[in-house]
Amino acid sequence: MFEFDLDTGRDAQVGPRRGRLRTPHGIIETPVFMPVGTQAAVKAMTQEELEAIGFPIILGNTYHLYLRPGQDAIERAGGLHSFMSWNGAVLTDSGGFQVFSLSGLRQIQEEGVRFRSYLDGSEHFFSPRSVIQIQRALGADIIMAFDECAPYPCAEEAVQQAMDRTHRWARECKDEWQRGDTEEQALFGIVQGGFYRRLREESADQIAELDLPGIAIGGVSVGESTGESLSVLEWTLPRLPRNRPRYLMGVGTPIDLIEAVERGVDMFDCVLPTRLGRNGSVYTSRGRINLRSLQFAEERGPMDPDCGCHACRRYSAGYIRHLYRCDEILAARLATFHNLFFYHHLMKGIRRAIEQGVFARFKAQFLYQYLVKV
RNA sequence: GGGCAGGUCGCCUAGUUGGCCGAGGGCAGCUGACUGUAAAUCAGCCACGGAGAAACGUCGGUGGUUCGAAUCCAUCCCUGCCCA
Repeated sequence: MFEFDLDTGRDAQVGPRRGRLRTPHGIIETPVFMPVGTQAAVKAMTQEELEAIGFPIILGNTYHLYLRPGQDAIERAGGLHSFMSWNGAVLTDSGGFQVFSLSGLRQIQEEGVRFRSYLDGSEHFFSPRSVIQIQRALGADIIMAFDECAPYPCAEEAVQQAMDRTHRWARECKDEWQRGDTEEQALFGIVQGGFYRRLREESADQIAELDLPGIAIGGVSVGESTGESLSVLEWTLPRLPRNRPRYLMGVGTPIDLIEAVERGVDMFDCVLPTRLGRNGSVYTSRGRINLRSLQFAEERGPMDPDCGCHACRRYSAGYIRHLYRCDEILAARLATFHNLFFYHHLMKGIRRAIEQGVFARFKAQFLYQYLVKV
């Protein structure tokens, strides 16, 4: 049920790859961007809107859905797809990122992580096995191993500890995963190792050795520079099996995506398009703009003159700026829709460019317009 | 005409046993940040003059009391309510 095919005739070990991922809920053309729907909702979007844009897969989050409504409730509702009425594929993150983002509310132990709920203060323990069990109940097509995402910056010794623990946890996750239906759900391992070459290489080797259906690169987008995250890719990707999808977690900006695809990444997720949309920023072919800015008050044209999304076809930037100033929900909705459309459109362009063997030219053209704002 | 309550930096408001107040808070406004979502959030700026830091003047006006006034006194102006 779960397969990954790469277009043949190209050296796909390094360099941009064009492929497709078969899941129980549809085929995903790669490279792909997956919107983040932490609490079984991509913030400000309806499932119809996500379908209209064309996303084949979205994310959910184990930690958040465990806290509310709980995996049992979702299981009783027939699983995440049925619960949220999403016919496409779903990938659930394991809660490993919450080890990083909720660092003030948790305690790491060898056996797992003790979290204090930000909702009501109650205590909860997550182990590699329990995280897989929760994800089994949620029923996502792709589930993630429980990992420890180290902060940035972080001393090598501490990163190594987190990485070693991530490897041990990955083996436990695999073991627990194999007790379920491995055809219905694909488990991805996660490479860690911070920004140390030696650790990243070791982690890539260790995770690759588990021979899981997919491999993610975690521990990036934690505050480091773009150069540092690209280094991680260059150390890691050449050591990963060619025939497994590579998922760069939490990345990124449009430029990040292009740079990562160029180095051989197949899958991405990031909150930027949705969060920025809610906070007043939108992506355009000529760079990112802050819609709340006075300069758009009288703008009669669309947010992005080169965009064909519903929001840009119908509403002016000046109108949407007005909606932001009035705190109208519609502002967040239109901007989020636009940003997601922008990302989806970007990925389509990337895929076509790879198919036609013109990725380098595509990149140059995109960057020129995006950065120079011609 | 009489009585009462008030006039604070765009708006609302704190401050009235005088010094810690050129003055706090909220809103509005401007700018920026956001990368496996505790985020429709957060941060900075925000009276005027001045290029601007400092200094300086300005809390309805004017004049007093005082070492010192948004705070006390006098007077004028204005606003709201009540009585004629």
